[in-house]
Amino acid sequence: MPYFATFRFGVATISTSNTLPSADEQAALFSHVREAHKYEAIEDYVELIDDLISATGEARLVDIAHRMGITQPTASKTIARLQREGYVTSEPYRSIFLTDKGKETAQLSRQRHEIVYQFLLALGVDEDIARRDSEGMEHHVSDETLAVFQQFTKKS
Amino acid sequence: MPYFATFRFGVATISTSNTLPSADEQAALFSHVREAHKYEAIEDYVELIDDLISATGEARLVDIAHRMGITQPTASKTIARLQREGYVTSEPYRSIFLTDKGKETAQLSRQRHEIVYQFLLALGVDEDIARRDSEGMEHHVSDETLAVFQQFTKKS
DNA sequence: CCTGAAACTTAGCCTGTGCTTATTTTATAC
DNA sequence: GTATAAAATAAGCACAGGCTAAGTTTCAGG
Repeated sequence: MPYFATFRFGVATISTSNTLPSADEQAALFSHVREAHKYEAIEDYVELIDDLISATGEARLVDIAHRMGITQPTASKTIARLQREGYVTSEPYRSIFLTDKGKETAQLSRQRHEIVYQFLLALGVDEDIARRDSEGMEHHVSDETLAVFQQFTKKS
Repeated sequence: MPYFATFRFGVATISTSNTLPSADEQAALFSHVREAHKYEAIEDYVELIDDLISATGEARLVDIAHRMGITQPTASKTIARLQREGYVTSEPYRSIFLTDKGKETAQLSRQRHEIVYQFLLALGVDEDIARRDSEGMEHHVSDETLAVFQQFTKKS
């Protein structure tokens, strides 16, 4: 994003670096994105589990795996982590349930997702594209930007 | 995102699931996001390396690590991968250079980044927030949506 | 009610990306 | 020109999240 140029005249170096953020600021940016990454899987899983329970009455591993496009063992491992971290409960060989924490996360996540999706539609993006982009974007939109999105959607 | 309700009347199950995507469609969505994830690190690194070379004349590991907010060994490992995959070159204990492929990726990445950032500003998002959100969002905005963003920015 | 298929788990592998600690190389300052 | 500081590398650990192959449990149909 930054634009600048550097010229060397003998010993002197004159730099027109106008927008290069300070190292610490930039580091904070990247750290923030990495932090957000940690919650992506959690949010995607609980949102899906919530949908499955609403739609079919239960969240089975086989359906989670299929809808996530991964194998059952992989899904199983992540579900185990979600359980460790208090988002879901499940007995061996039984289907999966959301804890209160899980339900809350699912609801917040769905709201964000929906706001981003509706915003893209309001902007004029195709349904299919909006569905795809919102899936990736939702995790990186701050509350502030989300509010702006919502405002825009309402006005259009 | 989907909203629906399920009612059971004796044997029959009547579902109002109106927006639950098919399992395969949904799997494709998630696979797509996972695919995008693979390139995030690459894009962030080459964009940063390009900036550092422009700003300071060279891209040193210590500066990359510092600006990414990670330790040198971690940066070193990722740089090794970028080298393996043909984005950068470097001799042991020397600074890092972009290959043509790396330069191209950096340029495209910077363009996307800039478009998303300017779009958020045009929408009325604060500079700081726009800087933060665009860092995470840029990797998940399709070309189609990017075009819509650009159009919007131009018109405002 | 029992057998075969479906669902789930376990074990073990790989890669990416983070860390610390220790070593080696390069650069700098005197 | 050499000692010391800075930079880079190496080795080793952890965890997330992908996979396959193999074993166990549950479920459903005849």
